[in-house]
Amino acid sequence: MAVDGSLDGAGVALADWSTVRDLLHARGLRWTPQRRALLDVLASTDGHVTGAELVERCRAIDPATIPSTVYRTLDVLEEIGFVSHSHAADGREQFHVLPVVEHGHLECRRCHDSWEIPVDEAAELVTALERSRGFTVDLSHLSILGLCAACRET
Amino acid sequence: MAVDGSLDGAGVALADWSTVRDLLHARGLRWTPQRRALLDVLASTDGHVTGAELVERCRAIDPATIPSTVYRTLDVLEEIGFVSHSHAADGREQFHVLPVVEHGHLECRRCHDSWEIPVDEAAELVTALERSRGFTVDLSHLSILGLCAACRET
DNA sequence: AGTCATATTGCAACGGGTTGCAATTGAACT
DNA sequence: AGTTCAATTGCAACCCGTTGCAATATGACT
Repeated sequence: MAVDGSLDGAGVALADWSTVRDLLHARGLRWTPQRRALLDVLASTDGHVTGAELVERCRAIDPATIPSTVYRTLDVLEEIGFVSHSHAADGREQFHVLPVVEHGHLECRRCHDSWEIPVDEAAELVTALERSRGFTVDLSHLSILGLCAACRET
Repeated sequence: MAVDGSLDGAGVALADWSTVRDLLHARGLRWTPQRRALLDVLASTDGHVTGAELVERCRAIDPATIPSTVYRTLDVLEEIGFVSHSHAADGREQFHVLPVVEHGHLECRRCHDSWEIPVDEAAELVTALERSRGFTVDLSHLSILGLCAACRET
């Protein structure tokens, strides 16, 4: 659900932002220098980034970067399926770039380390909620807090 | 008020805040008017409340209420197990009063309605993560975003 | 009742993120 | 190349929550 057909093979697409540009145009949205800066930053990102980090990295490209512009662009990019976000245990936003294998997040309350939950590991929960309630889980937004094995032992 | 009549399960301990007071004292912590005000508010709360709502309700009792005091008290109450918190889809904190049956949360991305996930419905996921990674899930902090049956149809 | 250590409060500044609105600008059309 | 209109930006104010620190007040002990 996160990644629709038009984004197939998008490892390429991301590096080459003209794909994003076309997607935006197709929706009557615009291609601006600010958006390009953010996409450059995203293209050189892997794993998870907080919103604040993205703002800072954009500022490295253009010191005049305005936070609200970055966050609004992130919203747009999420709508067209280019990034997804979840919330870390402290409530801060975490973004990451698609396409990537869809996954949820696991975070330790004590050591703050985090891990990814692959689709198959969450499958039971997802299908159970689907079946019992007709609820479709957004796995990439899922963030589970708890205690990791290492911290539990100490 | 905090201490009136009908005590059913969850009500008992909370309605009588002397229990909380004792728990605090047992840890060398103190009983203050500000904490009492918050406990009065919590005692008359059921279901979920945001931090901001709690601040506002405390202000109704004492207009001089300071947000940081409320949030710090909430931290303490969470440590002693009297409240738990999770994050709504927008990242805002949601508190709720214990004891209550432990549960996770389900929230619809579209209509923002939300539901509780009882322990047994999450059991498979919890035990799977426990077994495969030794990770202990904090169910009450869990908040799952997705699309509810009603919204999916439209 | 008075003393004292320290938990707690008030305050002010900050951090992350959002919103409303006027000014700017992308891009479609001519 | 110029016109036009809506999408986007910049800005400033705001919201929720956190943090550091000096001042205050709890409650244990005398």
